[in-house]
Amino acid sequence: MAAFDLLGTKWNMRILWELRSKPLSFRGIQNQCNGMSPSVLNSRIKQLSEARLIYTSEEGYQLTELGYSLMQTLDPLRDWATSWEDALQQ
Amino acid sequence: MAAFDLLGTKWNMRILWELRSKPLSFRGIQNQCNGMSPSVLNSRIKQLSEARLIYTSEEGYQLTELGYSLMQTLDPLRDWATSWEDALQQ
DNA sequence: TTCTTGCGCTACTAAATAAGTAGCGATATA
DNA sequence: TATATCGCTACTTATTTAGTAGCGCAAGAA
Repeated sequence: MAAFDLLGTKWNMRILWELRSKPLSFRGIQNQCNGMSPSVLNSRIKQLSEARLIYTSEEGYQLTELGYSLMQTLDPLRDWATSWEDALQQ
Repeated sequence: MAAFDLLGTKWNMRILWELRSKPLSFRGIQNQCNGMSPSVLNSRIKQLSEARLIYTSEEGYQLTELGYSLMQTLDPLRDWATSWEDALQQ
């Protein structure tokens, strides 16, 4: 699956995740993502744009329909992550 | 989410994916994953073992219950990936 | 016993990717 | 005009991944 290349690249999944609720500016994404370097963010934006998962709007970077649909399929991951973290702590 | 660190690291998601259907040996994983280097695979195995997503058995490396549950939550991703690839080709 | 074969895995170097920092040009606001 | 913030580029350093060789071990064949 080519999706592994995309999602397995550092920051990509995280960026999409942060754009779930609202559009963010370039520096807005940086702040959410613990100050990731602008050079990397820049290349991720290009990558995710070419993959048609995000686009540039007046309000900032934003998920496309495809991007939203991906986030929906990844939605159960949030619950899984918390139960996984619980399991690890025992 | 700490899950992003794990899944956003190259090969991790792919390895789990390959172990979905059957256990695989060290070199079995390498073959499935397009000959990934043994040094990287070795560190991934440690990482995924500590995360309690895989374990070592007689038949080879294998998913734990946690690992299976993750693969189940990621299952809709397969369908999404195909429709995404379709969308990209237009 | 010796020889071969395949295994998990280590050790090492080279290449690619990410982090970190400074700052430019454009736009908006005071 | 001065100040501030923005998206983004350019660069160096650090970390991660690729690539290759081969060790020690176990099992099977001769």
